[in-house]
Amino acid sequence: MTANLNPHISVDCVIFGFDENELKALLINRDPSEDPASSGKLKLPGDLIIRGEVLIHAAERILAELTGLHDIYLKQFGIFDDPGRLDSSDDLKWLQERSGLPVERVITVAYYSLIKIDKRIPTDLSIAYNAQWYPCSSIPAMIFDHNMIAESGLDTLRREMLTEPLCFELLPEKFALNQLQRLYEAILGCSLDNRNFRKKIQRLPYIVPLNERQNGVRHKPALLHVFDNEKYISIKKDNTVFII
Amino acid sequence: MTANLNPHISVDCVIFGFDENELKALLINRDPSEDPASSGKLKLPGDLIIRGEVLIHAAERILAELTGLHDIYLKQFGIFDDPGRLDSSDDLKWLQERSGLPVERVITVAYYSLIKIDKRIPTDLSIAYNAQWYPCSSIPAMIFDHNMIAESGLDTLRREMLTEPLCFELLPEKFALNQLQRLYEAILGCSLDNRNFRKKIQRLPYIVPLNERQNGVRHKPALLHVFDNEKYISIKKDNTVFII
DNA sequence: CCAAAAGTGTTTCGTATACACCCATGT
DNA sequence: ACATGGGTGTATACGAAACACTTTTGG
Repeated sequence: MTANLNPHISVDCVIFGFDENELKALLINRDPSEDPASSGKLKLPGDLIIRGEVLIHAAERILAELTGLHDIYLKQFGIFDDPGRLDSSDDLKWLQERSGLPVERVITVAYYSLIKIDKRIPTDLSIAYNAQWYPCSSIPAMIFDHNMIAESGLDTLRREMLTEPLCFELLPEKFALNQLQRLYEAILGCSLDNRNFRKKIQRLPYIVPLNERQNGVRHKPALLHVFDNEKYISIKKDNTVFII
Repeated sequence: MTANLNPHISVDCVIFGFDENELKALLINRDPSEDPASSGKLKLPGDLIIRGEVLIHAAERILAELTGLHDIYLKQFGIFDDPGRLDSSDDLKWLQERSGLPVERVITVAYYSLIKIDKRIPTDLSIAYNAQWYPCSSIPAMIFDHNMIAESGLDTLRREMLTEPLCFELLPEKFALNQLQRLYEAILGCSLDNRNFRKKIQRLPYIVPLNERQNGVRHKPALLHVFDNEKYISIKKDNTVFII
């Protein structure tokens, strides 16, 4: 917990989830006594890496501690290395205490993470960390340069969504086509023609319809689909790009 | 030159140039007395960062020292952080000497760089650093994990070429359309239909024909074109992706 | 029977693809 | 005059976009 940390490098995670037709990010509040929106204590989940720890493992560790989830999509998207990025914050002190070492300069490696929000995060963990989902359209102020990191992560996600099948990481295993469409609309910030969208998707051989429908909805239940990753990979080889 | 370095973080550059219809990378040989191909002393241009130095400045510094060039396209594409990446190499000793500090673990941040090979690198610099261009299709063995870094840089370039106007960073300011085509063919490793390629390019408003032709060639001289970056940026806003 | 979302086809337009010959220059 | 790469046009096929109504369920 102390001298085992590498005080030069940290990892921060921008954790995205799709909920109620909105893209949200999971932020934590280090000071539960204060109002999260105004306290300035909100931050991205993150930590110094452990000596000898590979960055991706640090990111997985942070995710697992916070959410209890493993096997989550993680993608490194940037490094934030402004030498002054930790200045003018008493959170610097916290880092010093945590590492037990003088903290001169910390560069942070940023990952974005996509989670299926239906795998509910255990409530006790959310409470322990004061974790909460905030709509990406209105992320409150955070400490350090974390707002910049979150923005950059969102930009990257928007861009990479267009060429990689990331959307399925954000949806339940079995999803309705209209759910997929609303996800695209939420992330890209535009609206899409329903008929054309469905035609395009249904042509893709790696999106396979099940013999199963939604239930418990008070309208015509949608046919469920799954994403077949093996099929996707085998097709991708020749025509490198995922287009939806 | 010594205690001023940060012994935890380095920057390595994969420098690409397009020459004689081939994509090449600029490698350096730290031991001029040996045959570069077999000595195992080849490496990517790189260095530890200076204390307090921003990563991109370190990359710019490395490029300027090696090539004498400024204002070069640089893009960070990855971090190489395997704790064992420097093991089993006597180059580790060199790093220790250079920094004057015990080197425990160095993570390296990798940039790729695109240079117009017609801006010839001053010969004295190439000699001082033993720098040499090697075709990307047959890059010799290098120290550390530098082969992996170079491969990864090439992959990234191939991918990003498809959605960003990077090609013009590799061509002379004024270029012929067929040069552009050969560049694409070299990087993508495929051949393109000449007529269709020209049609597609000529539709793009940010590729502007000049009233000027090649000279000194012993065939019909090609009309020269330039890439208008301002125009590109203004158009890009709405339809986010560069497609060729 | 009403509310709510699922699901469905056709036409039009533009871009992608395939393909073979003449042109301008230097030597 | 010839060798070398530059430059051009058309026909076909395919995917993108625009557009409005019917269907199925739960309450």
